[in-house]
Amino acid sequence: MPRPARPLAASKSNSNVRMPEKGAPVPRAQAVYKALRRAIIEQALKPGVKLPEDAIGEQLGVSRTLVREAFGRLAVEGLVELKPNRGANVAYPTLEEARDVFEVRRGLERLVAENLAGRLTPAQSAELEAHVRLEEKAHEQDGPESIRLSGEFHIKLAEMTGNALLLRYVQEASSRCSLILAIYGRPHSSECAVSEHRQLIEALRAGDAARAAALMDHHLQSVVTRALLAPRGERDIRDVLAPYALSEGLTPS
Amino acid sequence: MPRPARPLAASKSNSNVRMPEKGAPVPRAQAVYKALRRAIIEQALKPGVKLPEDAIGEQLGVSRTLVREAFGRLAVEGLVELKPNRGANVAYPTLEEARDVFEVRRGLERLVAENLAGRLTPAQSAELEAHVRLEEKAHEQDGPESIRLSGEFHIKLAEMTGNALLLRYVQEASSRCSLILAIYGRPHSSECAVSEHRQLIEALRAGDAARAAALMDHHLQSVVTRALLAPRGERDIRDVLAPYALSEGLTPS
DNA sequence: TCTTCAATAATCGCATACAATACTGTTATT
DNA sequence: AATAACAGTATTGTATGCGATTATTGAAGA
Repeated sequence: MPRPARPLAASKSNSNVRMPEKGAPVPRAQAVYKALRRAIIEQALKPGVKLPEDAIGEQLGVSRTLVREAFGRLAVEGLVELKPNRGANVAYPTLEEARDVFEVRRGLERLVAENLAGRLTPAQSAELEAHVRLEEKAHEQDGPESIRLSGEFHIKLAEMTGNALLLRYVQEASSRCSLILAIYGRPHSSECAVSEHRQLIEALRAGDAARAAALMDHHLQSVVTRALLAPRGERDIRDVLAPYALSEGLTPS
Repeated sequence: MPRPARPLAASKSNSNVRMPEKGAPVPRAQAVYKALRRAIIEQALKPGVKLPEDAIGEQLGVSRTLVREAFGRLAVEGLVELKPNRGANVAYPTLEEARDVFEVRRGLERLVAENLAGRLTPAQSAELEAHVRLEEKAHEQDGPESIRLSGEFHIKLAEMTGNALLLRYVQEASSRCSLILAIYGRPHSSECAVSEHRQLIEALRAGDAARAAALMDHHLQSVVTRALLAPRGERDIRDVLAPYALSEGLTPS
């Protein structure tokens, strides 16, 4: 008995922090949090980069207090690493953590697929197809647009489930994937094959939950193998320098 | 007149913050966060309860700064609701949010089951069975122990996957389930049927991933129907009093 | 008696100030 | 020359203070 897909209550931007009613001033802590979040996801702040409180506060025009608050939240989401008395860095997931993220993401998105199968409204269906057409167009020019659109497709699907928590988790996993691909990804691999998106939509519309889930599973699996690469760099100065030390006959403790 | 401090969180001394081993200076912000988290999960702080920064800081022996920081993080995890200029409350999930949480949890734990199928070491297998025996024993006396143990079984499984993110999400979902059951749950339903746990272990050991996943799915499904109930109480004074008002012929706006 | 509204009290949002800790460059010791 | 000890500086951890916002109370008007 297919319920109709539930519309999601107005986009609360993220999390349970309610936006103030219209006209009310937005808490600046929230603004700082969002700014940093975007900067990290868009890789303006690269993985591993040091995040000094006062420098960032100054740049954003707020005090350290708010920056710290933002750090705390970002740490919960895994975008920032907090080390006691040593400040914050943009997270630098290990290859192992990367695999964990992808595995969880697969599980979550399979849930999305199952949830959506047979419940897409015509409007939603149309929206997805329009999106895929955009992807196709962007794919030809092979810019960074292509990558962004690929990601948005998955977010769109999660939104359509009407399950706010599921959406949050998918977004979170997706954010972390951005970090991961920035570290371990091939330079210009388009993450998603557009044709796979098309097939998926088809299965969803046909109401074939099992097939949709399998397609999603396979799709994300292939993203990993297409995009993931052997590690390019190391996070810790020690690890970076170890080979140099050895080649010069030095002995790191 | 200062509001009387209510029995808030346990004193910091019994919060299992890393103890002064090796002179590790654990930020007290972390301690506050954990204390509040536990207090909420253990329902010392009930859903919907107001969380004034001052009172809590005083009770915990820290300033409002640290309390605010903790609130921010708890809000990301969905345990606290933050309303701009109006402070924080313990989250009070709606019935719809509750369903969302359970759905996501099912998806996550299915992943756990699939991941673990055929991979349990003998030691892990034994540990799980020992745990189930504990559950059985507790079940006879039907205390609150029973509920705690049921939850821990699921956490243990998630731990065994070795996937840190998966563990975190399962824990988070689990925390929120505590809130949900505090609101909508039957008074003394033992959440999990012990026999279902046994079957699950069996399937995992046999390496039957599909069966394990299906069992987990079914298991959690039945938890919902066993434990979930129509709403018992309302969070807002207005809603609590509405029926009284009506019965007295008063007309709340 | 029921509303409207102003005064007051309580609480939050944020910056700043001070204390504690870690980093860096220099000097002393072997 | 290498290591150890130290001091100065930079950065983080936490408390406190002040203006802003919201809740509450009480009184005046209808």
